[in-house]
Amino acid sequence: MTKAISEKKESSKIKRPNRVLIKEIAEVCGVSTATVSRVINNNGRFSDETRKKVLEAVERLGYKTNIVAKSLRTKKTKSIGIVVPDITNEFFAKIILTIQDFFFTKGYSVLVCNTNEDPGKEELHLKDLEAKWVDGLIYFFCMEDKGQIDAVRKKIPVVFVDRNPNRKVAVVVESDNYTGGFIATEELIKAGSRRIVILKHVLTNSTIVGRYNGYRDALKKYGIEFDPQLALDMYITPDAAKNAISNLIEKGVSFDGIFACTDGLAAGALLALKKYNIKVPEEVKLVGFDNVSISEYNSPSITTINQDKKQLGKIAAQLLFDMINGSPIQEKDIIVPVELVRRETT
Amino acid sequence: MTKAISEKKESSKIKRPNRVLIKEIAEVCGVSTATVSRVINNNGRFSDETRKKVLEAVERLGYKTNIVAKSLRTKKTKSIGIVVPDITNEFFAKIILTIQDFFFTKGYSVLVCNTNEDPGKEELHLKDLEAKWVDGLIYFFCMEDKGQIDAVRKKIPVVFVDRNPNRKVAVVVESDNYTGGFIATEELIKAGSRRIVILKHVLTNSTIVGRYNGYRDALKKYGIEFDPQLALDMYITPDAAKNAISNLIEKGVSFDGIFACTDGLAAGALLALKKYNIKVPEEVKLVGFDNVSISEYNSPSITTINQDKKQLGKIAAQLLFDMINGSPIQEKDIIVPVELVRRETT
DNA sequence: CTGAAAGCGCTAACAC
DNA sequence: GTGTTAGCGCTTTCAG
Repeated sequence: MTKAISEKKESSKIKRPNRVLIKEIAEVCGVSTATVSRVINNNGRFSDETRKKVLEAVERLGYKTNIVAKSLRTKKTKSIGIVVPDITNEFFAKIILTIQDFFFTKGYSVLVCNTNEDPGKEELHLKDLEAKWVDGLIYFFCMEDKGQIDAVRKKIPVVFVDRNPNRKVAVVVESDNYTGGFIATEELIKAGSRRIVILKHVLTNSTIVGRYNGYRDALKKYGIEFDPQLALDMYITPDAAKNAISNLIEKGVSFDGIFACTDGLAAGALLALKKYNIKVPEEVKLVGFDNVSISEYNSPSITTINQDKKQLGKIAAQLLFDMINGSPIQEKDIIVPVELVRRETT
Repeated sequence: MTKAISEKKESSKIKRPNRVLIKEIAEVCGVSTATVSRVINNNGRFSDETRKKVLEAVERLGYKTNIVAKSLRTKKTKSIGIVVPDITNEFFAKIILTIQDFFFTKGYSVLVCNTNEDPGKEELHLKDLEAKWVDGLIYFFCMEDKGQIDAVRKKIPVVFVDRNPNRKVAVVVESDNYTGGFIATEELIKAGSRRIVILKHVLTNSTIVGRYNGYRDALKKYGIEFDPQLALDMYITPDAAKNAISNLIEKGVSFDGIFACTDGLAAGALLALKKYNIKVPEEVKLVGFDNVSISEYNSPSITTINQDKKQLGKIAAQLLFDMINGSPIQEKDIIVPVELVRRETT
């Protein structure tokens, strides 16, 4: 009777199973737990015979090391955190994928934290990752720095990706946004544009500032005066871009080129242009930024600035890995080159 | 001298800081560690006075619970795993985002594992997540089931999302793929198509099978004979779809409608149609699936079947959360409705 | 209401 | 080469 009841209980609720412990396999092999630990971690000395014996038992009993216990002891969790504004943005997703793959091959797992550009969430995620003892942090910086960054950096190795927190001492990997903005604008100018709109994020992070400065300098180089009317700030959704461009048209502001700081923005702009039957690239030329699929598979396909997502991710991952494994931390600012991808809008 | 050297060492390498421990705040407050633990977890009895005292010290000294130690004791890690084929696919990313947000509010973190549809990787990730003691698992099932699924399910609560592993006993949340395939095809038929191509994934998971069956049944309903020539299998990249459609055109196979099992595939098909100057929707009509941005911001914008990403994620998260917190596990198959989003390609 | 003490599962000195 | 032992930092009986 009693047995039946307890069985029922068991089956109605998942229980952490009684996993096999290091102690048990030690008993089976007639050695100490220390020895077992040594062969499992291939750390220290042991005879070939014991190695075989232990490994066999591990296999046979299906032993799996309890990483939580191990972490408590070693102070390493074999996991890293990624703090990112928007995981559904293909640009971020691609970088995360590369980082994930890299660390997977090294035996690490990845905690992904989406901030949605919300400083409050960002800070909470940071705290949480710290409490969870991640070994390192990939940080798509977003909020204003009020000192929390240093607080984290002192405890955990961190690599900033994409966005530069503009601190003297930090390891950062970013695209050459300035050059990107410059060549995007230059492409428009060379294609004949003179009145060039720039569509940019209201949030002024380092990437936007870089692209904007490139735009300004390219105008200057070709002796084109900057018109503040043509600098449009918005949240980076295609719809926002569509509205902004529609507005401009309605107001009768003339323009013959658009530099969108994001491919999504470019796609939105295209929609507005189409709505007003403005021919692209004949009447208005357009260049985006990022080179994500929306620019490639659109119609017309959108000329854009390629960011090397793989490279960004790979470098950041390698850097963080090295830091985790004791390579001395020193300020570093890796700039990854960008390139123009010419398509049908210029 | 010695001091200077040791200082140098410290600064050149990040060290896990001596965080403040429960023991220290116990000493400061003149109570035992047990009591501190009780007030921190608001668990058990303690006087109002001690509560204030402890909380104040926690705040002042900046105490943070060491989750690793806590996990070892409680056997809960407050983290869940997500196993997913491709994080850069907007459809998956949106679902993950919702799940992440949900669990964030509950104090959980999320381990994201990308399998790239590779069964080997998938299995390794599964093992890793088990070793890391995740409290639960969201599983976009991909590999062939050879029994590993049950192995995991016995140890960890798991919710299957999007793809149905077709097991009797499982908790799964999926879109109504059959109806989606049906209404997509019906939309094409009602718009005048008779020779309807279907573009689908070579991998025959439950979502593809459902959509395909819907397609077949819609044809049947309207008395249209199925032509195997028009059923095209491929990997789900836009380029593959472009090639497949181009091929069909080159071979002179006639068709006047395309049901693409994915918006990405639809975008690729559009490219091929454009290349051969085939007018959409006049000569060929097109319907996609998923309703991700590539269909919305394309030109022409693509008619598609909306999958309710938010709902899928929300239901899955809630279900898993309930399971983690002891609600009895019982087979369940939640079908989330889909709907037609009519745009410019039909 | 509070304290003492055991112990989660593992690793790493330190002995031998 | 191997065993003994002392924790990692926390929660949770069990006493009082």
